[in-house]
Amino acid sequence: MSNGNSNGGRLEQQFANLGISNQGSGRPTAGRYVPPHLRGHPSPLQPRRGNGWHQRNESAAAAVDWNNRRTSFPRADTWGGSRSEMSYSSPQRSGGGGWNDRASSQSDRWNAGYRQNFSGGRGGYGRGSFQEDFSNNSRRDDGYGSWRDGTHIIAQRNQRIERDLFGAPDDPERQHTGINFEKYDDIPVEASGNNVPQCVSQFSSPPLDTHLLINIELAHYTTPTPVQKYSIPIVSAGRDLMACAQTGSGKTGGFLFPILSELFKKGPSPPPQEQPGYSRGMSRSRKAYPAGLILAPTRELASQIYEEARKFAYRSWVRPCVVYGGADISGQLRQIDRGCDLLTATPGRLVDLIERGRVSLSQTRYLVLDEADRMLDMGFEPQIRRIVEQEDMPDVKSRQTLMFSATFPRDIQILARDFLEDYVFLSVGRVGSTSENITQKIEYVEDEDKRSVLLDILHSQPETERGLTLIFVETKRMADMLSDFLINSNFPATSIHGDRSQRERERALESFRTGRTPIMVATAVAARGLDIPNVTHVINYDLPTDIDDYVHRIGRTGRAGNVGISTAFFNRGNKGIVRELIDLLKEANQEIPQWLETVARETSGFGGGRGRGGGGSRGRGQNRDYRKFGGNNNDRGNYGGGNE
DNA sequence: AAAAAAG
Repeated sequence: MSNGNSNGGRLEQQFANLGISNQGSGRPTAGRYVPPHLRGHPSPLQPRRGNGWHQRNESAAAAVDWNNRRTSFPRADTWGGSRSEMSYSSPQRSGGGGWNDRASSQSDRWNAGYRQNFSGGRGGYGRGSFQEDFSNNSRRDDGYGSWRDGTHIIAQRNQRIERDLFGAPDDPERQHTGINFEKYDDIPVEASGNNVPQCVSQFSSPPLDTHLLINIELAHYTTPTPVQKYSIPIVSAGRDLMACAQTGSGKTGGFLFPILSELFKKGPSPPPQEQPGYSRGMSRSRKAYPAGLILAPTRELASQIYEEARKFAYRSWVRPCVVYGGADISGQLRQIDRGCDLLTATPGRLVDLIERGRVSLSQTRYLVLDEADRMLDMGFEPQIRRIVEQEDMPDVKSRQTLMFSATFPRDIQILARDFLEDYVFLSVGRVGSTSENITQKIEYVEDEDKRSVLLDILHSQPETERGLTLIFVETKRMADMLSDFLINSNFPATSIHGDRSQRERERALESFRTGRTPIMVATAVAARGLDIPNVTHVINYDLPTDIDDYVHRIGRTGRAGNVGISTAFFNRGNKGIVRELIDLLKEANQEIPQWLETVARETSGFGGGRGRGGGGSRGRGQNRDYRKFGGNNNDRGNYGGGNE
């Protein structure tokens, strides 16, 4: 998520994952589903054989998860497993080149660069405590250090792990540093609250821990993004934070950097002496006491945050961990047993683990809600309340709570007060709207014309530009139908939605990311937070009913200062958001079609009371600190500290 | 009305 410099690392990780699966760790993997974060860890990189898709299909037949059982729409009857990936890829391959070029040459470059790097400079930072740490211990070198007698013991560097986490230094795919980066300085930032800490302008040792700086450098992050410039001192000062930042602006780093830095400096808190869970005998099942907890609304986003956390926790005592549903729980339990200091989770699976007595939140000093407005809306709020208020998590005064999102409706801000204490509100980017990096087009298309218009658009896209196109629809059923349609029209498409198995979801996402299927049809599951480099076009085949969803969706493109295009199909069925859509387009300096204004005039007056927040305070008041702008709310005293 | 998230 952060600057976009991270792209290379993730790509590399994916290539590692694509290798033959049963090598390296010695674990038998026969057809068993292994979630991405447990895959390919110690295994040395193997050059990819072929294009990889047939290996995948060998194991594709298995694993119908509960999502599939629940569905009233049995995909299995119409087409099985990953046929979508198969059906186009044969013709493409026979044509030579196709979608796989990039991937294979990429992995070669990576190998070359890697060797070069380590034969040359062996720049031993850190204290290299490999012996003390691991030699008396059967634990293998997993890249983590320890905390002993009040001292942070940094683990020795490890080439294999660095390659896995950060990729090769001269890999062009990761040299995003500086692309449109200076533009960040022009982005207005508004901070409000009591005694807002002064922002920082670079990554430097006070306030950040020196070891974190080393990892930041390894990841080739050079300058903090605006949200990071503020979140770092705010979190370091022990304050709570509600951060509203444009998508792709480095929010993940915004919370990972200061939290990891503080954890590096302060060390773990001693686990409670007496453990009730201990009564189960001498079994290996320990209870985990994460010092930090990050909650996210989708599994893929949780996985993505975890991958970032791994980079910045490298060689430190902090062991990141991730748990989410739809994946084998025993693997996650094993991972927790190996250490769980910074836990990223989706709510359901976390509750499950708490009920099993395997996770306790009693030592959790940092709580992050990513995509916080989503996490506090009707679907998630009860689960969040349960985790935060009804388990053993320290109360709001004894922990720090950080919330991040690109959108923060006023009523959600009010709800969020329950979880925050004297927080700083941060608003980054064009207030209340999307960035100008994205060119937004609205086209009037009746439902029955959508398919042919979509084909026109796809045909007109220059094939030489290997950009990715992400198409949003409203229903899972439509996602299936549309991706089938595209495949039958000879477009390399895949789809992602909640009724596909987790393995299918991950395969689809990877296939999209690597460009093998540069078209992906998605439901809301892919709308938020996912950082997919090189998405050049987002198409809202169906517009959402909530304007915030639209903001998040188009935010999948134009990330990290790059530009992107968004096209939306609008018809009378979407008039519910026409007013807010026009406001949004205005704020982002976009062209507004005449007919759209006409629809707005026709619509005004009737049915306008729809949506949260009721009468009109939404839209304009959106994404600003409601304590300052929310109207007759003076109960919090005077907030002035607006810095620019 | 739909999507997401536990099994």
